[in-house]
Amino acid sequence: MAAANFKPANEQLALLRKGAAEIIREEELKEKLAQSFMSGKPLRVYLGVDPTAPDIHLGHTVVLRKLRHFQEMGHTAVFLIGDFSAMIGDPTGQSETRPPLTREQVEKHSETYLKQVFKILDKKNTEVRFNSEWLGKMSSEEIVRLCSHYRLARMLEREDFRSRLEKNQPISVHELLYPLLTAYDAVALKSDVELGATEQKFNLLVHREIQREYGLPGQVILTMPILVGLDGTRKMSKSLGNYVGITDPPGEMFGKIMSITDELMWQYYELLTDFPSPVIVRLQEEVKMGVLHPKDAKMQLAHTIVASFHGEEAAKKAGEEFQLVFRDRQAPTEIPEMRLTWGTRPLFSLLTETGLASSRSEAERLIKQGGVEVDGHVEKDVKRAIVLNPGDLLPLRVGKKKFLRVVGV
RNA sequence: GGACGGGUGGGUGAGUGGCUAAAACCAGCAGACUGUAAAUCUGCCGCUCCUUGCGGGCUACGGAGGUUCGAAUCCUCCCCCGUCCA
Repeated sequence: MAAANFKPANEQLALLRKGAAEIIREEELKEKLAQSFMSGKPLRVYLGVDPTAPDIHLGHTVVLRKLRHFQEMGHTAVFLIGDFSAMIGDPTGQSETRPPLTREQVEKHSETYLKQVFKILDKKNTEVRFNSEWLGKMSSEEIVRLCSHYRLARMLEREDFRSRLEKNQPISVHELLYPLLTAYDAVALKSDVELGATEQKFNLLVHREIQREYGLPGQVILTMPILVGLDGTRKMSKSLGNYVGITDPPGEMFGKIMSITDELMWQYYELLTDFPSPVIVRLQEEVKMGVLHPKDAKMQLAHTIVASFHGEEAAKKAGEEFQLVFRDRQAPTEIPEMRLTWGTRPLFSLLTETGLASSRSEAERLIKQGGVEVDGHVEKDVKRAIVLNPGDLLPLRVGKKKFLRVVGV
């Protein structure tokens, strides 16, 4: 169980506030912290996640890290997997109805989620729950009663519903149920605090209200900003391909972080590292004054993040490797290898066979545009015959970052 | 149940019989410049075949049929979405 040696409420609050977008309401949180400090009873803090995607990326970790902060202070972290609600689909931020997930998908995703969240949370002190535990057992009668606690007009206030209505896009009735059912989670868990991304604000507020309807003290809501993805504009998400997966290998993770814009780097510092805010501000000023090169600041960021998932050693190696490949324009020390039957083939089919190009047309395009290097030399002849003898090692490079060594067998 | 509007490439969205593999924009990819940053510039951006050419073939505009020398564009039926009325 959690340690009883809490820090004073004010100190806790200051740490918790870092990076937070909004706390509703801050006085209530302070009050709850103070009470728990007096009684030695930890707060129940929960984060509900729908296992809609098979992997966790940095975007998810923003809120997870906040949950860990609570955990580090001795509070009870509840990680709730929305295995039931995922099958309804959260309408938040959706411009159309989501295709519902199947039971199998949900179970598979839940499994990988659990494997991955403990890279951030402390497993021993985390209470893992599934909302099918109570939602799956609700009778129609209970559902009707739950629904009677909320008004349609209030439901339609939310931005995603309103804009869909305006644009004449469909809204299915079951989508209205989402915030209500997940509100029941908060009731079942008797939570003191719920965490979520800012886009979850509406849902979280419904949860708080419903808790009160069920005679519980309303939970405090702490929202975290949404992490902008690698493209610098849209939120980080797997489907947009602008994400850094937390299981990405160190080198890839490092490279992806280095590719973000300079402005975005400060947000990443704030939301993805434990650097205290004043330190981040100082770094920012140093860059502005020209004392610190933005690239070095970014290298440090990349290092810190990679180290938190893969360890100091791996992060250091990833950094060196990065310098080698992109500053010194050398081939990386470790190139993936692929075995290929020996023989003579035109260059374009070498690219499609190895998967470096997805189609012949693409292969031709890449070659003609000078994006293909064979054995260190740019090759622009599409049909250049490539001879591969058994035992040959042939280094290939496509674009700036794809390397492959073909081995003749 | 009725009346009306709509369904186009990864996205937005033009196109109402041939000049349309389908405008434009976004996203994406390659190259130049760099700090694999941003911005900018250049080119590409369905698949495939070869003699790599402003070349040939195939597939594509919700689905299935049809009219036509020729259809994303016209007709019929069906499916899906929305609006209004009940």
